[in-house]
Amino acid sequence: MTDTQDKSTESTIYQLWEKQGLFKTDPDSTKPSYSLLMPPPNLTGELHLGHAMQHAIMDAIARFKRMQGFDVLLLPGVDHAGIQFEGTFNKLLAKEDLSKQKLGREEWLKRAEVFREENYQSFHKTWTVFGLSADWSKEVYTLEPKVQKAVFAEFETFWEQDLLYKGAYIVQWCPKCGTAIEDLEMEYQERKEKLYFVKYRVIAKDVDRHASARDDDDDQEYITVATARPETIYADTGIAIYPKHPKFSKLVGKTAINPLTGNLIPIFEDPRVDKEFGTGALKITPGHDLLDYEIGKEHSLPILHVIDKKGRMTNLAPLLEGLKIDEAREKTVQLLETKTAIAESKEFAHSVPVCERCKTTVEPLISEEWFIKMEPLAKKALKHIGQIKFYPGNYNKILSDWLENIHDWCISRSLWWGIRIPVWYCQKCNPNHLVGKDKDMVVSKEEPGKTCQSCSEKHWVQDEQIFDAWFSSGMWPLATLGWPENTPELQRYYPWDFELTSPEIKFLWIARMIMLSLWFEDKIPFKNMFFHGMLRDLQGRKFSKSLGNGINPGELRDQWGTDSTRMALYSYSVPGRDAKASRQTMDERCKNFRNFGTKLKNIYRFTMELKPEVLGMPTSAPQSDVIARSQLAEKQSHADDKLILNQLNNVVLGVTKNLEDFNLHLALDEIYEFIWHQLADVYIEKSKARRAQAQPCLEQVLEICLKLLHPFMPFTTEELWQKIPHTEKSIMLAKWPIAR
RNA sequence: GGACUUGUAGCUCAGUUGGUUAGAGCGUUUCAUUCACAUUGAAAAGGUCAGAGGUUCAAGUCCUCUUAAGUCCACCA
Repeated sequence: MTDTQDKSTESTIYQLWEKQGLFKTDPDSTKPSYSLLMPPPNLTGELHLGHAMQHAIMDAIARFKRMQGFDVLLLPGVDHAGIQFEGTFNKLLAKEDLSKQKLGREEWLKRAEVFREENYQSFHKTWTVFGLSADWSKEVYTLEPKVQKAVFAEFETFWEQDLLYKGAYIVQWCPKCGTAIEDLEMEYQERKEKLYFVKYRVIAKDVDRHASARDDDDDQEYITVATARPETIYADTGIAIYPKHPKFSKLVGKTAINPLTGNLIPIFEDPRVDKEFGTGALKITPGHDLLDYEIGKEHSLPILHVIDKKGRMTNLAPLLEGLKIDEAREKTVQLLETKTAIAESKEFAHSVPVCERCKTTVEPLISEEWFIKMEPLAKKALKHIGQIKFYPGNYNKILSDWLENIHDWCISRSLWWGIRIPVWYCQKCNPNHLVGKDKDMVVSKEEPGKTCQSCSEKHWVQDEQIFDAWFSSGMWPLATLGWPENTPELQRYYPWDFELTSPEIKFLWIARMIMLSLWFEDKIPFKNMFFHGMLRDLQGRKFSKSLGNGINPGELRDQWGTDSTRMALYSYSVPGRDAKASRQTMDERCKNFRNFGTKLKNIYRFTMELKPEVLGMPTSAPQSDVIARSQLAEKQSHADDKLILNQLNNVVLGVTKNLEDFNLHLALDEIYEFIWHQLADVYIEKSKARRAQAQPCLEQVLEICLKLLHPFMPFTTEELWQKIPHTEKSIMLAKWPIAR
């Protein structure tokens, strides 16, 4: 059979399943429910090998549970992926010489929607092509009204519970993305940079600055600080030394002169200054450093800004205004040198935070943002996290440790692609968009119909910012089921039985889902949480576009077929284990399972197409349940039959157990070994001598094998199922075999 | 600095609660072939299970230490 025929067979089979509604839930039945929540892929780029593995695992479990007699909900969805989508899309726009600014919010959103739709179509195709048996009628998208409604309820509840606050705080800012980001969205790059030792002149606190400004005085005192960022000196508002500094402690209470601005800045002690680093004195720049911000706050230092949100110098540095940071740094050093303020400089290595998405250096700066107080949520999560079964188990500890150490969550982003913050301000009475319970603002999804309480007029403007995408995807377990309404789906399918994801987003997503779900619905979001390993290249690096080391799952499928590709992926699906893969190792495994598929087809051919003519086609229904099988075993007295049925019985036991425990790789090993080496190599070979007698047993074993394999190889097993005597229209409707 | 994970055949990886001669796939070598299947079959070579110590009748598996690699968290003036 040629590849094209294979593919058209697969697509015919997929359509057959869909047409018969086999992916749909059966909520009115008396069956127990089993729910699986697909991690929604980001709507950027194409699906990669990791996605293919996730989908393959989810689908196998869904199919297994259906055959076991559960009413299965496998709910698919996609994520709008705020910052990532916006970055990707803006890059595309730049190629057409367009930008957000040029287009304006409305037109930009229109075009973004078109781009979204294109990505979505490509996603959907890949999904169906891999045989995913999801209930497409229940598909959810994180920007659709259903989710928006849940997110609004989420925000409103937090507001009412006094867990929300908005204000100017120091945040990690990505100048390129133009938004605040979280610690979790940053990574670090090792860089060799220069560490400058800068001298600040010290004067007595009460001495008139003018009087002390004579620089020809030899008795001048200096305090030297080490900095890698001399350009921020403009915004220095203090100098801190560690307590009881042998050299500098006598300067405490005195005043230093900022060498660039001439501002007078206090010198004081603070225990957070590292004794070992530099001179033991730290320049304090509350506007551009997290620690400095904290120290500055305690010592009531003013906050100055010398770097703006575009990563350029402000007019606080008049000579450098508008310059980028690297240029400004160079110029600042020159300026300081002319003032002989640099005592020395040396190379040193440190890691610099960059934006995980665009690799731009992150600038800590002050910005108006929204935050949630997370402590009560984390505490509640910690109380109940033990009810979730993690695969592998140590993720309970990893997540708990993080929850123990929770920080407030900055949920606002200065982007356009996402759910806009549902807060309206009276333009007239509240032009600065301040937030307070009784101020001139309203929490509302739509433009408020009522008038402002202060001015009795209607001049509402909505908050410009949107929510962090994790603020909505954190609600995924609830929003997908129609929360905040108490829907029948919510009652039936929540908590989810199974969830899986990559360990990369354990805090960003999984921890958030646990906290939010417990907070709003008082129940854990999922009973089983499966973390698959990361697929990496042979050098152990992540797959990435920039490295060009990615493996396209579609190409594997085109070459080896869907079932073979799925099987290859299962062999890498051990929970929590990273694995190294290349196109070659994937090809090797795919080839192996393609051969296995061929073996299976040949077993079918031998059994059904080349059966001895003396045997008529069986008229009775296939016997696959436990009673029929044991009857058969008794009736057939031949030792070979007994042996193979016993072996098969053990395989049924093992495969079932391993699937229950989500050990897909072990389940596969077992069934592979049985079919190839026990059934084909031994039993079938021996049966040739007594073919007619062995026929019923052969048919029986084949049928059970198809069922056992169906979760893993849905297409091949369906194709063969249709060719053997069967009562159920599809193997998807067949009952999972039960061991004696 | 803190936590976690890994080190098993040439390569990529399995090995559930400790139980005979340590497994798979690919690769390598030899032989077979009118057979359901060359997308095959039979066989072979290849491992001090990172190292050391301990517990045990018994350790790849449990404990301690050493070592190497990786991941995550915190910090990086």
